[in-house]
Amino acid sequence: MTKNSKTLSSGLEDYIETIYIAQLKNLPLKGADLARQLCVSRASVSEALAKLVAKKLITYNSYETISLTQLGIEFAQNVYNKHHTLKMFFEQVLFIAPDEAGENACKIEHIISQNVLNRMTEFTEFCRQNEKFLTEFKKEITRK
Amino acid sequence: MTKNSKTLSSGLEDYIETIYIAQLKNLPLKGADLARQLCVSRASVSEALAKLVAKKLITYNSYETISLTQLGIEFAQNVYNKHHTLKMFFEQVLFIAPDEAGENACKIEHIISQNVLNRMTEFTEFCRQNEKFLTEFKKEITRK
DNA sequence: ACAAAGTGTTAGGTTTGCCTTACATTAATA
DNA sequence: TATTAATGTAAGGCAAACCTAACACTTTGT
Repeated sequence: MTKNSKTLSSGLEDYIETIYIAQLKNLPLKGADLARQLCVSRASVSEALAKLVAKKLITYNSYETISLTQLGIEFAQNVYNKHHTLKMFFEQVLFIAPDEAGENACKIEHIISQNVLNRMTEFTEFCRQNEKFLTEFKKEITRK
Repeated sequence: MTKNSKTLSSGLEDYIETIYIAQLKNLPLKGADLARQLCVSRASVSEALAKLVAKKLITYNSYETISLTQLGIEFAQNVYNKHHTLKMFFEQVLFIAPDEAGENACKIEHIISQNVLNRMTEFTEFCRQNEKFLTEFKKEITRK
């Protein structure tokens, strides 16, 4: 049974997303950095990177900076967009504090359907064009 | 290291939620029914029920109907409320079809924070009191 | 009441993702 | 440059959740 190459486990999505963000910021990223950021052991990182190499999502040789392949970038952008959509929705529509919005986004990004996500994007945008509604909602919740 | 008795794995939450729903409907539920509903083997159900008994969330003897303890009911209501909040939000605010709303709720209910959930409830309620906004949003999305 | 159907458990496996320990390799710095 | 620090990997384990196969027990239907 060959692996479905179209999907990644939540864990691998986290790895690839972290690598992507580092790459966006032009920060060289090594395995040990990943271990620190994701709070896992260097050994676990080593295993995970091997899987990502096998799936041709990253290129990596020991002691070098990890980098994403074109395919890896596509996967990463997909996850990153989900994260961003959720975070913006939580912050701008539901008025959740950035930290908590981010924490929820981190978990939900791996499981929510694309269709719901698209609708969230539309909703956030619609609210932006109709500011008064959210202003009223904010008044409502802060009054409590 | 003793287990944290305040939280359950996603899987066990699914078991207990299913048991709760059957109990609400007054439908007697056996292990084999659970296996069918959750699409797992009877053996897996047997293991899971043993864990729930150990945690004092259900009472159960072979070949009898499974039932929730008071503690189990509290856990189940908590999950069930989350599910309901999410499903209503997806359906009524984002206009997601019931099936898809339910599928997303099933997954997200296990990981979303209570605070975000509360805000969703407030938002859904607020929208209900301001129907025009959602009517406009619906127009917007169906126009595409 | 007894065979057939349904239900439950046990034993033994698999997979995934993590761990620690120990060791090897590379990089940094005194 | 010679240590020391940092990094990476391999081996061996563990725990959670699932599985199948085999067997035991209970319920149902004729």
